[in-house]
Amino acid sequence: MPRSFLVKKHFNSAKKPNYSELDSPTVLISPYLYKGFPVPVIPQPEILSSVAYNPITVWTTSSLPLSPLPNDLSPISGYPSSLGRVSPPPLSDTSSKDHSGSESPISDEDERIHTKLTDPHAEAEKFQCSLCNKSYSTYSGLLKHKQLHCDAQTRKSFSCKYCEKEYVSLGALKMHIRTHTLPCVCKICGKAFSRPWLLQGHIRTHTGEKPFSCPHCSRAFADRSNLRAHLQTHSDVKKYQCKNCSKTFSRMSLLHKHEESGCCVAH
DNA sequence: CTGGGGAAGGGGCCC
DNA sequence: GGGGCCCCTTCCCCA
Repeated sequence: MPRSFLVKKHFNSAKKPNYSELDSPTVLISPYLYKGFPVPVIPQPEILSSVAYNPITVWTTSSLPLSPLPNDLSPISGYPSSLGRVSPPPLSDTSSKDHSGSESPISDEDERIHTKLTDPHAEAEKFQCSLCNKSYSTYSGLLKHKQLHCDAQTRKSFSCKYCEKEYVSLGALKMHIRTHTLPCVCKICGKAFSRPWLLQGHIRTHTGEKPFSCPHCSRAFADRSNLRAHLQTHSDVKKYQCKNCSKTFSRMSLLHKHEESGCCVAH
């Protein structure tokens, strides 16, 4: 994921963009949350189990999926779900939900069309798109067509007024706009964040709270992802592998560094 | 130079 | 629809 869009830090107010016209209210976290506690008790993740970082599959840059990595394609067997995330539903379920919100991508009209047509000539292709009249022999074929073409062309597009990004849902756009408005402000240092939980993570840098402990050494981390990266250092076979020299790395960035240093071009 | 830690970002999913 | 949480990724810094 490119970081070109990452929100700049605005410690210097002179450099801070003028978001005063924005309508999102600023959220100020009470200082009681900083020192008064109770700091929310974050249950120790199941990562503490010995299977948490058992490396099995190794990614190379050529085999890496585009981000984000789906849970079911996790390079480490049993790894993500062991970190407390519920396993995702089967792909057949997500395909119809992820791209069209909670509504079914097939309208009532489509449902009628889906019923078996009486015309014997239409027997072979009985699923017809209500938008372009293109016919498909299978329901999944029609579904795929609608998601990739017709629906994408006809559904509303929500554009960000601060940048050129577009979203298919208003909710996604609103979430994105927060990255411009930065409504969550740290009362200690004044740094602003797009979401409350980002601020909470930032507050840990002030409090020193590190709820994520490594089961194999004494280290603890404030961020779960950093613990996950750390766990790789305990593994003999790292998660990311150079496709040329087979050397493995604990982080993709290290693999990229390695490749950019000339290993891959030398062969 | 390399590897690792710290911090922070966005999008997606679930409730 | 919004909040909370998760995962992945990236950048910076340091040993």
